Amino acid sequence: MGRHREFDVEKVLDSALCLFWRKGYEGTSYADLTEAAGIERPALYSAFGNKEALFRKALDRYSERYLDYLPVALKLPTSREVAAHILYKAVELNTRFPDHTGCLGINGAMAGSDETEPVRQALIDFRAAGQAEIQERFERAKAEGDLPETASPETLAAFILAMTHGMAVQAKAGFSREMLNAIADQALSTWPTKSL
Amino acid sequence: MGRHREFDVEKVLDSALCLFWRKGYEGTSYADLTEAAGIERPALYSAFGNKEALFRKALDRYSERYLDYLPVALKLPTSREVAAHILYKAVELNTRFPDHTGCLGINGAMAGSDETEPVRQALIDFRAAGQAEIQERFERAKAEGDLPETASPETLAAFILAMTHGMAVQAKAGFSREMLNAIADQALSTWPTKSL
DNA sequence: CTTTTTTCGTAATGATCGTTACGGTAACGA
DNA sequence: TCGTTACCGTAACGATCATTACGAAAAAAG
Repeated sequence: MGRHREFDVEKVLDSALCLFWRKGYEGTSYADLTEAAGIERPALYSAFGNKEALFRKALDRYSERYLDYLPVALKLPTSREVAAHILYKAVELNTRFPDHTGCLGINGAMAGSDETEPVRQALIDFRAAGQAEIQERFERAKAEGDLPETASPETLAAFILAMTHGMAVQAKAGFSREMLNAIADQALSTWPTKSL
Repeated sequence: MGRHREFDVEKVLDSALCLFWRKGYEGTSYADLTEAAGIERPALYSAFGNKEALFRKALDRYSERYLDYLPVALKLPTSREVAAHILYKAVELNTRFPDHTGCLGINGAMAGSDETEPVRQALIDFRAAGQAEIQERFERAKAEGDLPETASPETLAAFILAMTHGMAVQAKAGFSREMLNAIADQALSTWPTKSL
């Protein structure tokens, strides 16, 4: 019962996501958020809670809507295909939107005041979870003989994500998709193969 | 003539550098700066100008004091040694100080409010200048026959810096020096060589 | 229609942001 | 010693920060 919401919650969350993506957590103000969403401050609070809760919901949405290539990658048959899919899809995502390039997981909060520490830690955990999934996939690849015995799944997973992070930094700096793809090519050229 | 300064300008600049390194430009307040430096606000303004000018001076100092391994690397005889020196020294720097890990060029301002845009752009230019130096060195290597004709100096330079940026992100997330060195190993594992 | 419940916008909260008058103080030149 | 010059800390500036009372408005329930 009671009055209905007059705005689309998902649309508002999308507008917040775009802002956090472009300006980061600390750099995005409620003035920005309300202007982009077209609603007033209290409506944001009642719908999402405070700023940190809103950011976490935006991060969830980011994961679902834009990082859906990760579960797809993990199902590919070889570790090399997994790595390639992640790298090239990351490049595509980092350069898809000219007004918010790079990656929310990086832009969101690399460094900030002490009050933003929980958000920074949330992004660290978020990235670590992704890395763990990739590492497990590479452990399976090793067990299946797809990766040599000398390969370290942990190192390879960290290497792949280091590449995506580095390219996210460069995408935010304005690097072209072509250049980033060439960088991804170079990264993949180091991929270990099972010696016959 | 007139009264002398009662504080050491370089020490104060160092304390500011450490703060910017850890909290970034936007995340560092004058309350932080004055507390760390042990001087009052107007003293900071009279000695360095406003916050942006102070950050730029801190960035200069960072370059001189901590990025001195770059000119050293560029003088090494082979492109592979250049790349290896940059990667391993970057890892060392990113993990040298437990209370401000990572890289000022990354932590300083990945994303932020519109007012911080000049600082963000300054860091982009700063990183681009370093990449250009490395690219020139690799072009020389190609001319000398140290790199194959198929190699792209631009791509290789961008790749090396993407690696350092990605590892800086991971260092800020708490990665160990050993893990980062293993990642650097992987990056170097297929450095292009002149086919004989 | 009346009551209840929820959302709405207005407008304010205290805190903190970067920046700066201003008066007191110390060291130089004359 | 006196006047000039520059630095010092105190204390404030207006602006913006995230957050929230509060009352009007609207829709469901009775």
